[in-house]
Amino acid sequence: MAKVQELAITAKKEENISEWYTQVIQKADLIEYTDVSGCIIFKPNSYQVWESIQQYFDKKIKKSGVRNAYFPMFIPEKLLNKEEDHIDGFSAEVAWVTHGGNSELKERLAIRPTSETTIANAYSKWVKSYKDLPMRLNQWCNIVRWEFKHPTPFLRNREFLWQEGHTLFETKEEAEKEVYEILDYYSQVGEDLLAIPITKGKKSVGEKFAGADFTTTIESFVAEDGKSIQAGTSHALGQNFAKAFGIEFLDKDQKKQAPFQNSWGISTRLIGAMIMIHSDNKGLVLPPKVSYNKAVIVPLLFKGKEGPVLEKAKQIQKDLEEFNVLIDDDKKMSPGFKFSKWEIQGMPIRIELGPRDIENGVVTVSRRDITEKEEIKFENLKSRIPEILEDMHNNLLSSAKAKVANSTIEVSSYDDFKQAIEDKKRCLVPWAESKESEDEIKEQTGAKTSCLPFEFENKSVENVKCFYSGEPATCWAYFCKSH
RNA sequence: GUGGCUUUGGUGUAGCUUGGCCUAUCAUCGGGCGUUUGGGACGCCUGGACCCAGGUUCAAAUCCUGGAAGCCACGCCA
Repeated sequence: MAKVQELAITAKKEENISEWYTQVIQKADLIEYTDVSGCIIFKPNSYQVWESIQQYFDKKIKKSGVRNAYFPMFIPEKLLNKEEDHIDGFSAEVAWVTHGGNSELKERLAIRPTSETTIANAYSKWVKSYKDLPMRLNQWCNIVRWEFKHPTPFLRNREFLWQEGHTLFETKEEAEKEVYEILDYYSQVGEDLLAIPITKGKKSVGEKFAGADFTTTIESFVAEDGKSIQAGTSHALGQNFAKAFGIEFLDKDQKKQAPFQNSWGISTRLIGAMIMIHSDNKGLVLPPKVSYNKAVIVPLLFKGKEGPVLEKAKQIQKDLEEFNVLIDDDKKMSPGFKFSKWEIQGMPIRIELGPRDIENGVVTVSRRDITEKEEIKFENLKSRIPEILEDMHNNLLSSAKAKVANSTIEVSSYDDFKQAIEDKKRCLVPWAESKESEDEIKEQTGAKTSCLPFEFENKSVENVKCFYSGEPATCWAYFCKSH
């Protein structure tokens, strides 16, 4: 019994989600803590998820015309200081390199907290004419932000991995079109790849990226703790940065103009959202599309009957080659142990194969998202596996959506609102948008806007009063706590 | 950055209040041998730890000071 306690997830998601999360990421072998706070080792089990996200998103943006490049991770101090709002926003969390070997550097170098400055500096040299536009580059890289004291793996790292797209357009319309195009891709990464429900919307005035005209966001809500995760943002920067960095082009009428700029990013935080949303008290649940190995075969090796079972297992592995099936034929562990081990690690499908199955010409298949086992004839396995994977994806997404829907309520009074936030709900409210009221609400309840959802952009606010101030509402907003 | 709690083999822990009997408990884990195997098997052999730096003391895992890291509540962000 003691053994069960130590290997299994002992915390309950619905009782102590932080402790549960800590156990899942360690027992599913996703990360290793290191000697540097906030910097984790992304072990293969979690890095494979990032690779899936990269492959999926990279294909989308390349098809759209974006190209990848790589810019240095060091930013000279004077370059970082060039845009005032920008340095104000990031100075508290920049890590600095001050020495090369034993000698002090004349100008210290920032380790990029984001690359707007480096890339805008390059763009100012590269863009001369309208013919150079649009300019659309992306980079996959690491980022360092040293501000916070209490990191949470994936959700709040000091060093994390992301992609940052930085683009320039001739006109405001073209630029804004791209903002929404990228946001759609982000939403697809969430729902089509990771099976997590995404709410698309605009950030409130108080929450938008400093220096941006507006910020769009994908938000994923964790029903168990009532907190929203900002999973990716796509910013319309307007001409603000271009002007600060002297990016200019000559238009068709021989006039000098500043281009319209966007920036957009998703990060390894998505992995944290995926874990929070799908995993359960047995451990990790990997959405099938981000699991490199779709299935594991656990052969039941009874003494004297190992040969035919192992042989059949290998044959099945070969037949199902495209699913990168593993065989767990470790003789030192009992089958029950292996079942639990693969459940903790989130393996989508487990195929049990023993002498009895071979006699019957079947395998016993379990999927990670439901408890029922299914017997499948050998000859049907190859066609059945993709159906199960697809069904699993759909089931994960729809049950997560149901949880979000159950946790979302519309309220119109501040009293109801306070109660709902206490009950870990996400509140749809009519709101008279202002930074001041949002700050006050945050102060009093701990909740702030997740976003102004696009879904309710056209919902009428005529004759509707703000839930907080009682003034005429200007928009519909989601308020909740956030990660 | 603020407040609270915590840190002992790879992992989970006992010991700490009342310093000595701790070259540190139990389990798991790694290596070996054997017997097992349809939901966390078992026997024997073997390997492995007191977060770091100072201090108090005849004597420190244990007491004191500082630091680091982890967890929780808040703040900021992808």
